[in-house]
Amino acid sequence: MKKNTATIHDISKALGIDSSTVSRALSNSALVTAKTKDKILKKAIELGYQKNTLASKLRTRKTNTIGVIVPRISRHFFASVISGIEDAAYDSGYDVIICQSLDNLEREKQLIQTMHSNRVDGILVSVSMETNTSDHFNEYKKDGFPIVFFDRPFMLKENINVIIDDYKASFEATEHMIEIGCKKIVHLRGPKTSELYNRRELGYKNALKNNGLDIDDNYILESRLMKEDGLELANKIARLGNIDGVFAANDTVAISTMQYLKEKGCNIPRDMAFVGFSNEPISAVIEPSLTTVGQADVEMGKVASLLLFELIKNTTDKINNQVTILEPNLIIRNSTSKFSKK
Amino acid sequence: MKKNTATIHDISKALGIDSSTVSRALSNSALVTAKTKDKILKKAIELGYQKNTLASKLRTRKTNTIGVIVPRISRHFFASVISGIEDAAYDSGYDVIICQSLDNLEREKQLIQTMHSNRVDGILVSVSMETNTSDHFNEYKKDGFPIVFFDRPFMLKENINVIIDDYKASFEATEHMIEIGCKKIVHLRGPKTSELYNRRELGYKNALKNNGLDIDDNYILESRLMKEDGLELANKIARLGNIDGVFAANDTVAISTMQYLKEKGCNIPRDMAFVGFSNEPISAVIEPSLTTVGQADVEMGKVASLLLFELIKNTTDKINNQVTILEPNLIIRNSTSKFSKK
DNA sequence: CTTCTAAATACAATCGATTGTATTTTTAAG
DNA sequence: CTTAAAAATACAATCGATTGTATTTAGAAG
Repeated sequence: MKKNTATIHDISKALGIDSSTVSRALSNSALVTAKTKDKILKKAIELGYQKNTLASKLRTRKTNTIGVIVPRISRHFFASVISGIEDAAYDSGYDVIICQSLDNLEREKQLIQTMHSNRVDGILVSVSMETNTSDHFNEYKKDGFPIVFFDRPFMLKENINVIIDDYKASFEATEHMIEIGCKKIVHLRGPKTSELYNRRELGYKNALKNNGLDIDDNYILESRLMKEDGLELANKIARLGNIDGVFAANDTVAISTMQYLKEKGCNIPRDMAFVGFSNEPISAVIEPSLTTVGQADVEMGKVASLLLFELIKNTTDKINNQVTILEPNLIIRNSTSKFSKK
Repeated sequence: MKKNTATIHDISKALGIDSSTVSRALSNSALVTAKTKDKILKKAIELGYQKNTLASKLRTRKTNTIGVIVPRISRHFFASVISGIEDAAYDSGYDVIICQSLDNLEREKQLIQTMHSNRVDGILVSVSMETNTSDHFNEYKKDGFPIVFFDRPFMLKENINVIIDDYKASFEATEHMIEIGCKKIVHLRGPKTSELYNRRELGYKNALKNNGLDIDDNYILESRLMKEDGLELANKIARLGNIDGVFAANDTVAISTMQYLKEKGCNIPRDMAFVGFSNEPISAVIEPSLTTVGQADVEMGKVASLLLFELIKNTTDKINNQVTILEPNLIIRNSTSKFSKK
């Protein structure tokens, strides 16, 4: 049933005009008379001609397409970054291919290989949580394949990164909790393999130190920051006793943990203040609404894209090893309204 | 800086073996000796060979890629459908290209054209809210380009659709509200251009009729079902007076409207019961948690994919005009716990 | 050591668009 | 009306992999 779409050769034959002229006419080249252009365009429409982009890409060695790999497209932060990327790409005439690694290293490898094999002009990556080596990227990078990393800082010394200032964000979030009167603040961090969470922890620790509070490693709880981790974390927090604040490295685990603590009879924010990270939409709607860190998402997508486009255009790699740091902003909501209501 | 990736011809030259043999060796054809295969494979690795998929696709006229167009990838329902699609595609050896129309018709047109131009083997579409004509699909369908529609019923008589039983879902949701004692139920519906919302409205109306309640067209409020519509809808509902139940055609607007009504001092569910549609994750977490309709999301992705694969394999269009209807399930939460708590 | 068959490899065309160069046509100048 | 220059079009190679067919090589049989 599938008919073959018309090609420039069909138009060429139908009109007795060489296919090279047809090609030039369709790309509106100045080398073709307006009159012949007209004939060709009419026939193209008549035959339902649709350019075979594959052939074009093969010949020109340019796909005008960039690839994006994120852990999960459904996460609001990534969806927003993607909006920023799509906007920038649209303005520059690039197509965008979106894929999710589901935080799985094997899948990430597979995706890069597929994208490279499809000869995208470059890729934007927020690495998976399991990614702790850059071998699978270097393989392509050494041939000059343009890659820009965003969100999750990755091998800062060797790559181009666009990130937010996680340290500063954590510092300010923690300091905010201290200001409203928290004395014993637990930090829920992510896997040690991720530099990101190391930075967030450092911000937390330094804020404590700067404000004369003790750092207790028992107050730092590690998990994969998934919804499912909430119960265990809530139990651990309850067992610690006297905790009056929780600073989580993402909203998902903050909300989940908060729910379980509420079920245990803990009143938030009166007994315990809560701060998350990422500004998931759900954070604004839950009870109490969650104080969290906004991550300049759309902007991050735009900035990362522009860097990638530069990299694609450039034949040298002079813009390598560049880290662009965007400003986070603390969004204060009811989960830290503890004393301000007094 | 960008080096060209090695091709089969580079391997061919390096070994003095014809490129056709190299090609066959790399695809592990039985026509090549194990010994030569070995030499070729070694050299391929040495040169960092990566198949140029574009060339392969062009030659074979097969891309092993399907396209997916959804309104928004960040919507939980679509993200789940996509999971189902990716699983099915992985099992069948297809790659998946995901795009979002942002509920914009022009963008939708653009995306189909780009995908077709890239010669994907077929596409899965949940049409945008603005889409009320099928012209831009028919253009491709008449050439036998495989398209399967899902989620939003679209020209059922002419196309292949995978949908849930919206009528039944609405009917059951409304009946559930009547059972718990609601007498004056408002329905928040989406644009008239979408058949989907017509069906949901019909389910609502018939449930009222079947239970001896009056149908009042003033109780049916139309909007784009966005978060931003919540305020106006809440005002309208307040003005109507005596409303004791709201059945919304999606969760987003249900939640937003509910928030505004709460701010006006309305106690939910005591004064007014609420039911949404789609089972967005946020619905489980808000206060009160929202009763809603689960839409067999992952399953829908799988079923739609399998149909598309069939369509791609088939040379006839005997499976055309087929509607697959999946079962919805009502998820009862606190927003309708009105009288059950008595 | 031939001769025939089967297995392995080489040749060459192809997918559809692009582009440098050659050829033809048009236009303008003499 | 001729001729040179400029403009328009045609020719042909190319991008990289695939595949039908032709050719060569190897192995077996006589």
